[in-house]
Amino acid sequence: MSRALVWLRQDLRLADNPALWHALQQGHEIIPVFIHDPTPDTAGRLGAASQVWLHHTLAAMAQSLAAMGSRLILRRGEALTELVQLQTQTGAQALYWNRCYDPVSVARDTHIKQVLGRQLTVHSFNASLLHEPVRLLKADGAPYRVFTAWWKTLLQAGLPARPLPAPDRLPVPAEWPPGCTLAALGLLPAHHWPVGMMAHWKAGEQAAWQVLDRFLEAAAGYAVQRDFPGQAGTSCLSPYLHSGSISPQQIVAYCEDFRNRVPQAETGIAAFVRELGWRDFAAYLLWHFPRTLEKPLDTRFETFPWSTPDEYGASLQRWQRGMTGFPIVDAGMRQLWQSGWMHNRVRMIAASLLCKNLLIPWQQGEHWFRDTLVDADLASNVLGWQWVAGCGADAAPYFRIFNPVLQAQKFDPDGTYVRRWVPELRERPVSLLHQPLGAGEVYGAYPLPVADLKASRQRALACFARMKSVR
DNA sequence: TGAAATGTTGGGGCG
DNA sequence: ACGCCCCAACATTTC
Repeated sequence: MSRALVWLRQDLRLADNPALWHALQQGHEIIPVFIHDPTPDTAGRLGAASQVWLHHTLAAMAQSLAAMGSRLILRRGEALTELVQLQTQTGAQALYWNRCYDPVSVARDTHIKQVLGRQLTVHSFNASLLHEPVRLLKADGAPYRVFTAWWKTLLQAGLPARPLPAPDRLPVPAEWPPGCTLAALGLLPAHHWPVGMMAHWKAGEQAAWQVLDRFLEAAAGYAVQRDFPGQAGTSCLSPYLHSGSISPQQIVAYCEDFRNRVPQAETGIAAFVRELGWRDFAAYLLWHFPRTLEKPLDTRFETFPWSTPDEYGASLQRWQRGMTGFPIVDAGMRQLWQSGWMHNRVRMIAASLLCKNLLIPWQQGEHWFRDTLVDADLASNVLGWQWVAGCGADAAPYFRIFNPVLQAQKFDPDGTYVRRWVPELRERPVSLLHQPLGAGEVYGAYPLPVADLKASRQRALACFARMKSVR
């Protein structure tokens, strides 16, 4: 009987896994493999929180495979080297994987396909996007830069076919190749914050479906509720999507079934599916414009007068630690540090403060989020930050500057969210809760504001206006 | 997926 | 009764 390596990456699920499914259809014995490349400093490097998430997702995946009498072979090293070894050790004739779309993975996979293609047949599939980036182009052949136009075209092309079911059996090889333990992958850091972070989460394919079910119960109110960080109005599916514990195809199909049963959820579901669209759009843009990983899509921004590390050093640290003196921002930054996640509305407010009021380069915020977000998706993160900074696709206009006090009053009117994450301010009256402290006001060690909103806003507007007038 | 500045309108207090 | 002013409430423009 022939043998196939199924190289799992960001598709850690049994159901709707085309690589696994097609390997099975060919009648191969299946050897599921995960390879962790610990090489530091690659451009698409996983953040610390995402590594912890990956650790727990792998544990769940290994358990699911074990329950079917199979195994998950774990290896630590450079992907090509490990795959070559595995091929020798197993005599596999075929290699299956689901595609990744970030520039670093694309380069790696292209190379691997070239080299390994001489020894075995390589099959790859789309398992993480509603549509592959290469297909959707404007009439003139250029990639879209505006979400709505792109989304319209995607919807016309049609949403993907029904997802694949989970296999009901997995033929195993007579002998397994060697692998290492999960702990030996080294995904958990030495210090213990992940314990606190993971108290907020349960990883894995099964958990993903529980989260989706919970979300759908309240989906009818999604379009409105999602803007209020004090309420559990968002799906919280992003980390599961990132590890591939669930696929967007599965979510869309499941939502469609739900909408047919519960017609009043129509609006909420449509808004939610559109958000899934943004995730796809982010991958699309990064695929077509790989340089935007570190550089602004709008090239005018290459000369933008961001402040220098010498100037912003202390402010950046205060922002990271949730000590800016703007309660809604600090609540968000602390939620991020403690739980590995931040409500999307608050992400925008916190990001706006960094890029606009503090004039700190968006890359600094992007790096911090990438390192601390349990759902850190390279493409989505870069798109979001460039959107806020005003230099990305379909970007917020440069003059759109969030006022963290007004935003908080509007979206956290009763102060639930701020009080949850900024305990120093719990006793402060709601009427003042979202205001920065005035001189002489003392609430524990809560700091005075890191910037003057009015003056910093004026400064940002002047910088952006000047940039716009050049060229 | 803003906010602030500026403009307009209309009701009510008051001489 | 009338005009004037004030200003909230809303609309429009500008950054």
